[in-house]
Amino acid sequence: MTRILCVAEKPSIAKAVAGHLSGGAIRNTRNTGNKYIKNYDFNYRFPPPWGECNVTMTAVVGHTISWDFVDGFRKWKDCPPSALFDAATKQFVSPESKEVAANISSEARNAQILYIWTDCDREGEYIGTEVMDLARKTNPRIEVKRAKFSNIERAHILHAAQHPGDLDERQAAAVRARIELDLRIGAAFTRWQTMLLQTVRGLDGQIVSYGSCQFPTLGFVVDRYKKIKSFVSEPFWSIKVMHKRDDINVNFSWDRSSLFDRMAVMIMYERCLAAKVANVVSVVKKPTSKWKPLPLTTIELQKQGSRFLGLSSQLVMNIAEKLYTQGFISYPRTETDQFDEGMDLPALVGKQTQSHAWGEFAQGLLAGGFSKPKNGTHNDKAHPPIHPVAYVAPDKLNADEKRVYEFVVRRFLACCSKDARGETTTVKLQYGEEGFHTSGLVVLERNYLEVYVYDKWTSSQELPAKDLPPGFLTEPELIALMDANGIGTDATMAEHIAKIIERKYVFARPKGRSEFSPSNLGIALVEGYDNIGFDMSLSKPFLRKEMEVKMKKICEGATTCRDVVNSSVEQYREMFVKASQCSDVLKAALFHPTKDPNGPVAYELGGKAKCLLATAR
DNA sequence: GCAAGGTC
Repeated sequence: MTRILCVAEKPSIAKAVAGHLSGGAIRNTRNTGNKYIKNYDFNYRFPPPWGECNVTMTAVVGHTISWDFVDGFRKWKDCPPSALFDAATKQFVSPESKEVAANISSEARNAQILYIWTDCDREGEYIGTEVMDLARKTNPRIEVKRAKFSNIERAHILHAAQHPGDLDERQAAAVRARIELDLRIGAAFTRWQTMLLQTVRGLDGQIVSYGSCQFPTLGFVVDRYKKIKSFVSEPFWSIKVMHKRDDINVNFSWDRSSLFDRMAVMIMYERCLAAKVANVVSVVKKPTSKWKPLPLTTIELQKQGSRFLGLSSQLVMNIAEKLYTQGFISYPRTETDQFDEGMDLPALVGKQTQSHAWGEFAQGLLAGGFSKPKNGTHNDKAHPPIHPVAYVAPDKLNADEKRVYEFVVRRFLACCSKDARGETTTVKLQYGEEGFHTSGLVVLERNYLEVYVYDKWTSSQELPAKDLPPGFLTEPELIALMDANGIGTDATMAEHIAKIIERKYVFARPKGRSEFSPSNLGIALVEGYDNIGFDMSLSKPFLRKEMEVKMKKICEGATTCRDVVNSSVEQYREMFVKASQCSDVLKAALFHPTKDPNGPVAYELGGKAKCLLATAR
């Protein structure tokens, strides 16, 4: 009987696929040297010419192979940093992955066919080549096939098993180019910067790293700082009308909002007062609704975790990962904001009915309140939106875990309920020659708001329309900027943010939701490189975008890994040479007699609106 | 002592 070795990217996929292919008849489950990985033995009938096969299904745990420079370039004093652009590199099984690699090599020894079941994305294609190389160490002639699948639904998995494809060498080559370039450029600039700035007061021994993701992330924070700093406040004037009835103060906003000319506003104000009475011109009532949220993606979880739970995106992800491995929530790394048609959502709602906090709401959904979740526009075809898969009693979780789990559950229940409904009333006033307006909201049906306690729905407070400085960059804003500019992946964005805090480039302002302000060091690095005058600054997202474009070209066959690496190395080598020639610029940006490089930068915030108050009768 | 990516 033909022996086939199947390998997935992670243990959870191996388990699910083995379950489907074996039809529940797994002959043997064997432990491996890695505590997360099991080998599942069973029989399965593959298409001809293989037929009935003796199958072993196993997994790796992401990447198994590490990259580094060869001896003579690895230590910082071995060579000048510029030598890293051409230094030979080596690939090896990382010490943490020894057991994983050994399992693949030994299981491949007696197999005729290696069937790769890694995720169907670029990174998965590359990980597939890692697995192939490991298998060929013990079995050079093993035939390699690849399963094409985008979810782990039973029929879909069986179809993938019946239609073997091939590894996409181009996608793997694109990833290989990215790995090599990130290593060479990151290591060269990091060593150079660190050694250059080591002499600057207050930076002894501190690493000053450069990376294609961490630098643009820093750039976003510094960008906001500059917008705040360059903001010039100018006093402006407005008229506010207030009417008190039944002990409720109603504020009316001026139709002109505000003007910079104090004298003109004074005259208009006097005219209002002269008119003595303000007349109601119109009262318009309009039904309105507040939409329930979309199904939860990783990026949304990180943004809202920071906004509502006061937890850093990295902590939220670590907790979500733990809740996932314990089987409480679904896979937390997903771009998908659409639930699959086939999913039994009421069954998942049913698991939450035993909760003291939201059980009653869940019961209400099952008793007629259920409404199909809205579909977003993203689908990674690999994972469903994040949702609870089991009920967990609160005493099984610590305080932070409880909050993240609660958020995932409440978000899910909100998705399965109805939009909130209400009615707005807009009142227009004529006061002399000036017009004023206000609007109020009456919530008629709270629906999803009952369970999604993070959303508030009140009449929107009208703010002065202009002349307010921007605030600090918040973590949700930073994540949104990274997402929009392709900096990092949903799984790594939180790490890049944590990295620039660790490097003391930025500070997280601890109170409430996290906001970021740059340090003097962070500003100096961005300004220093900006002043050197590159075509594309290292602190901007364009270089990373360019890398993405080149990777796509490799995938299309328009260029090769080697050509991309060579041309990009030349591009960065030129920037490196220029930076070395201008090292004084970088040092000057950092060296300031009164500024602590690791200290926070001082902000000066702009002025406030001034109001004249008139009272309506 | 360095990057970014995968996953636990």
